[in-house]
Order: sequence, then structure tokens, then C-alpha cells
Amino acid sequence: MPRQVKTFTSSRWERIYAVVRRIPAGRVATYGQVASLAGLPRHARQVGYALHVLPEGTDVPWHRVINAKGEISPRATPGWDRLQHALLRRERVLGRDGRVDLEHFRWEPEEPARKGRR
DNA sequence: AAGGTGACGCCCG
DNA sequence: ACGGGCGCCACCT
Repeated sequence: MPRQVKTFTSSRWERIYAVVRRIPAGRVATYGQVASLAGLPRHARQVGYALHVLPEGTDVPWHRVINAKGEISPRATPGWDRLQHALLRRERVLGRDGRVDLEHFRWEPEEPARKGRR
């Protein structure tokens, strides 16, 4: 686990953050889903890493990203998963088992459907 | 420069 | 439900 967080100039990470920023409150997305939407399929782990190195006070709603099982992924540092639980509960997406029902709360970005052209 | 690591995901007992 | 194994691949040391 990196203790020293470097400045994130990586465009890959920026693309990931851009996707995460679009997740509205009350919805969640999975790591793999974010990766695909960012144009980086099979990079779920990189999404996890990109979120991991976010500075405190970021505007990126990292807590809305969970794993494919609808669970809050365990952290190396205990305590952080608690914060995510609290934030998600505040957004009313946590089931009684502490998990998120993806059937109900998975974020599905609107299709651009930019067909105003013709 | 090479190998280790992981906030993942999927498949199989 | 649950754990183990493995493929993935950029980032870190």
C-alpha cells in the first residue's frame, strides 16, 4: 500500500474520476462498470487503486463505487470501510445486511442518445 | 528493469 | 453462502 501519494497526473485516473463524478447520490457503480465506462475494460483493479490514492476532501464520490457482489470492498486500513458504510447509508442504498442491492441501485448512465442531429 | 501488489471479477467445489 | 484459484494489468519499489 502506497503511503506516499503522488500527484495524480495520470490521464487514466482522470478518466476514471470523470466517470465516478457522474454517479448520482442514491446510486452506485461497480469497479468493473466504472472501468468500462472510462474506456478501460478489464481495469477494475486500477479503478480501485485510483480511488485509493484520492486526497481527502476530493469532490470525487468514491464511496459510490463498490464491488460486483454489492459489497463494500475491505480495506487495508480498517475504519475506512466504516466511513463508506455511513455515507452509503446516508444515501439510503444499504440493505439490512450492509450490502447494496445492485438490481435496484446500480447506476445506469443515460444513453447520450444525441440524435438531435439529422 | 523486474517482480510484487491489489478498494477486482469470475469460475469452481 | 463461502472460500480458493486464477486471470487481469497499471503502478510501485
